[in-house]
Amino acid sequence: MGTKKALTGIIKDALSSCIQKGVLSVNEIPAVELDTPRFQQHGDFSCNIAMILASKEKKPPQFIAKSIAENIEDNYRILAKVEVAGPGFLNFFITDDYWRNSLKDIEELNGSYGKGNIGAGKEVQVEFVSANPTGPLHIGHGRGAAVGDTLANILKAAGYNVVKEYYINDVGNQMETLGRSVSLRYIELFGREIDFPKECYQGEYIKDIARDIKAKYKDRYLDGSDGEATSFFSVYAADYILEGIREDLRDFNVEFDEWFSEKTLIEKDKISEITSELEDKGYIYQKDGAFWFKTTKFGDEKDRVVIRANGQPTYFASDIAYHKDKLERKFDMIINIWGADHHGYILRMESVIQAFGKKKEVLEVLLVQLVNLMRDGKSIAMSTRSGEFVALKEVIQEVGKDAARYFFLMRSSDSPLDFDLELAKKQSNENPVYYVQYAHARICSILRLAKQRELHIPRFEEVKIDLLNLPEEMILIKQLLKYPDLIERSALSLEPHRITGYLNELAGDFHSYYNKNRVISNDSNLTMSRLFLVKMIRVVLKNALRLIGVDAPERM
RNA sequence: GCGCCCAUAGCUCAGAUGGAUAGAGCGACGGACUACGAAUCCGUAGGUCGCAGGUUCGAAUCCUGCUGGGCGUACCA
Repeated sequence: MGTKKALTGIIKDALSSCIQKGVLSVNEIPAVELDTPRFQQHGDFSCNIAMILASKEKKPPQFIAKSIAENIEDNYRILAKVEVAGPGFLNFFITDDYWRNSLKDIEELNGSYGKGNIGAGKEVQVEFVSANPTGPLHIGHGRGAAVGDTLANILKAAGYNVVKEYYINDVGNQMETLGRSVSLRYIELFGREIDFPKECYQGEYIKDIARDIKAKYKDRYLDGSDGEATSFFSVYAADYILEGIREDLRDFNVEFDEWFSEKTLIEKDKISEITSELEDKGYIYQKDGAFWFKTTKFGDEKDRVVIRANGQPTYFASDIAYHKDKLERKFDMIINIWGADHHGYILRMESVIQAFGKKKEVLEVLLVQLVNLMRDGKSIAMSTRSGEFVALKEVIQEVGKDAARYFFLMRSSDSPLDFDLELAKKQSNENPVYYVQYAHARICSILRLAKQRELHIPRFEEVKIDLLNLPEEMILIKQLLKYPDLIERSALSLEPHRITGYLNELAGDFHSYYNKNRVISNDSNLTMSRLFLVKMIRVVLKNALRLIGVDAPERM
């Protein structure tokens, strides 16, 4: 059992005895929240329950805190002392023995240390990246990929069943534009003059695709009828680009469980099925020759078009069908990770969810603010069409997969991110990811040396654990034991960036310890204890790094 | 105009659902390798948490207004 959980139970019991004895008069025990204080002198955990009860009880908080403290029964012997402090905090000090003995849990669980069950097997879908197959992934997609993939990993570790999904927009105007772009470049390859319109995709990759087609099919598509050719070109190009996207994602350590094609929705005629269903329910009506969805019913400022007057469905129509499909797959929670420029669609999608009779809370949209890509301090506009973008692939090659992933996860996703390529390249040796990886490599190095000297790497039972009694060692041990709680909190708040913050702290605690103390010394008992501690640090570093998809190298 | 997000050290950002004395990294300055990896460590300097009110035992955190920035506000995708 976790320390926090055990302590919460103890406090609840104390509250009940207070109520029984008539010291407190509330009939219900309020939720007990435990905080980790910033300062050591405030103990390992602090509880503000007395101050919350004070107004209800009309008694001074210090009095209530004192009463609770007096009624505490420490059956598990985990408490060194309890103090009433400040305006009425209850400060709890856990015994060093209890902390040290908890290291055994880390050893036993090893690779699965940190996993919890707060998710209770709930089905969750995380949809992310979902870039249109009209061009390679750029750096902005990279941020979404890192955030989505890590969030999925965290949710899995917290006991959810997670499906990672990529939605492919493989129909619509942009597909035609793509086909036309490639077809023009193809024609150009045969030496003919072309007029390449502005709205076509300008990137170099379009020419690559055209060359690929020429190599394979020679001039077969040179003089076909326009419609036929365009359709061939767009399908070919989309497949080609999508294959590249899959590769880039694999290189970025991101694997999807499902690739969901918009085209399949069209082929199964899902859109007319869904619109007529919603029309029956009264959420869709006809006006000016178009079909409108009554999003105003859910707080939108105006209704939105689903089917245009020309009979063409809008992008919104596909999204309705897609989300209906998600609902039919019975997920308890649907998480969409979107670029912040899509925030206007949140309300719209929530309307859809509610129109299908579900609570809007089923859908969670996590907005990832845009990446402001810079080169030498100057912003680079990111548009697939202008062709002036930096591919994710290029970034991975320049700064490495690990640095890129870590960088994207270092700050909360709701603040915009400046990513200066020159800076990232220049500072790659000072990148924070190396700080963490170095801690791991250092531990591996210590363990290698120990083996070289034919020292036994001990198990918990073989160690005199109370030799770990330095303040730095206690800090490290407590930090390690916080890890499961961290995963739980990151999962509940959908905040993957907390993992990098934790890793940085843990690595810092270790580096500091390392510089001050020797692990391998002449004192063989002490050496054993410290080797064990260091091995446990490695377990946690490795687990947390795996969570964010960054390698834990044994040498650097 | 309306909506969403943001404003914390010179720069880039944390800040655990309202807690006690504000935290890192980079940059600046000064130190530490005859012992496990110096990609490290130790120390110093740096703050009216955008401004003004409000809520309460207690606010960087919640509410209102203002200022300044990003994004959105299509029968585009």
